[in-house]
Amino acid sequence: MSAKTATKRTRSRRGEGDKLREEILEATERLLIRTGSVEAVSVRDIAEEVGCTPPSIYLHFDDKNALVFAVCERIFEALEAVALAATEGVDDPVEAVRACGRAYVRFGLDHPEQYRIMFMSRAQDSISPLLLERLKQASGFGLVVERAQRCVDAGMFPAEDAFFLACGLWSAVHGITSLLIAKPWFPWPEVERLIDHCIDTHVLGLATRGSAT
Amino acid sequence: MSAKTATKRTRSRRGEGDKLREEILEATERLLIRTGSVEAVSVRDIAEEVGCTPPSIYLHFDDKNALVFAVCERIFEALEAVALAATEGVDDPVEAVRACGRAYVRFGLDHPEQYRIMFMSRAQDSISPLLLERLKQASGFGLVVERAQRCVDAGMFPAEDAFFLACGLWSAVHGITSLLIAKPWFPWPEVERLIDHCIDTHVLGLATRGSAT
DNA sequence: TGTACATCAGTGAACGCGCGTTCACTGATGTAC
DNA sequence: TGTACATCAGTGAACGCGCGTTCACTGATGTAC
Repeated sequence: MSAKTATKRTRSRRGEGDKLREEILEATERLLIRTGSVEAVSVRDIAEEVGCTPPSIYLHFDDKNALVFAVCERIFEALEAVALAATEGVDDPVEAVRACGRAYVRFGLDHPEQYRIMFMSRAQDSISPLLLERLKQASGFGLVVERAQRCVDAGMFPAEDAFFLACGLWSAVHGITSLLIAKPWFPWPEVERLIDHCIDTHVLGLATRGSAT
Repeated sequence: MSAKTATKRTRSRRGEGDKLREEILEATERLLIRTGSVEAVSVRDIAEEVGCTPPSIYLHFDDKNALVFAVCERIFEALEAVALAATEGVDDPVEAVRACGRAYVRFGLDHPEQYRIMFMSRAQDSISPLLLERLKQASGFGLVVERAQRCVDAGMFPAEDAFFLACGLWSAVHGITSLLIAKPWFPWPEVERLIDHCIDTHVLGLATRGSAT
């Protein structure tokens, strides 16, 4: 990373010091998208993108790790919102699971570098241990468990533990998302069809073993 | 990376200069496993692990990228061998696909850091463009396509393009492999059962749409 | 209304460090005569 | 059988660079009197 943006920002008025914090977060997210890895984005790059100097960043964040963590928190919230919105108004529980899966893959492909940082990198290196806690609570994952439970209750999925089934669903959508992100040069067949195929095949495999069939 | 191995190796006899090349490859693979990322392994680390000096590495490899590429080539060959061995003597074509899938996941979990480098990192950064060519040819992937074709021919998978089906199968096994590698701290349910669940659910989804059913 | 001053929002220059890589070299060893 | 020498298999020291971070500072701005 190194570009000649070089536009100096004007200093915040007194009492508005948090403005810079927000600008740093936005700039960092932009650079993470542009480069695709935490290692490739330096504190100097971020400062240049914002239009301030490197030490200014330390006025708002303890260190680089804390900054990256803060950015990841926002991404996580965005994914949760998208997954929730996708199932809104979908009554059929199996259809809701499929819609949720498609929204997940779409989010990943729309934000490939955030997805990479969140789900494809070894978290203990790039993201602070706090994020591990955040993911363990897995409020977003809780949504998937709930949707799976509804299918089990309706007899449309096998009568297994909903958390177990949710892990399998996560694996299915993560598989295609991460492969498409990691290997964009691979001669993939038509991508939209492949995504649907992966989701539908897994869901069909579950539905075939549903207690009501 | 920095350890105190510090055992100096004895210089090769005349005409045996290639010995060091082999030792460098082995040491690099060991360090990649130990650290889990190309960035975390420096040329100095490799030299120390081997017991030689950094410049010696440049006698055998053009640069660090060429060295990492050479290591990856070996890993790729090992995976192909494992996948081939797993299906040996398995007559039922669907069973062969499942066995191949289990072998793939097992290989990934047994060699998590090689798997990460090969299938989870953005190849254009860490591995030379030559590897991209290697993967495009995808001699290992050809095996999967062939196995899928056999299932289609037997009417046990839907009558779709075998390459398309193979991509879906790859996605299914990659999903669970990469999640288990990237998120070891997640409260996974019993791992072996989950792996089988992911493979079996996808295969069942395909078999349900087989032309012979 | 005027001014001294504390505070806020930053800056400029430098720190030590590890990185990939290069360059001039050395010393053992096999070979030609 | 003895020795000069080319070659092979390396080494030691240094290069320039970018990194995260720190430290002493500055200058505008709101506030108290």
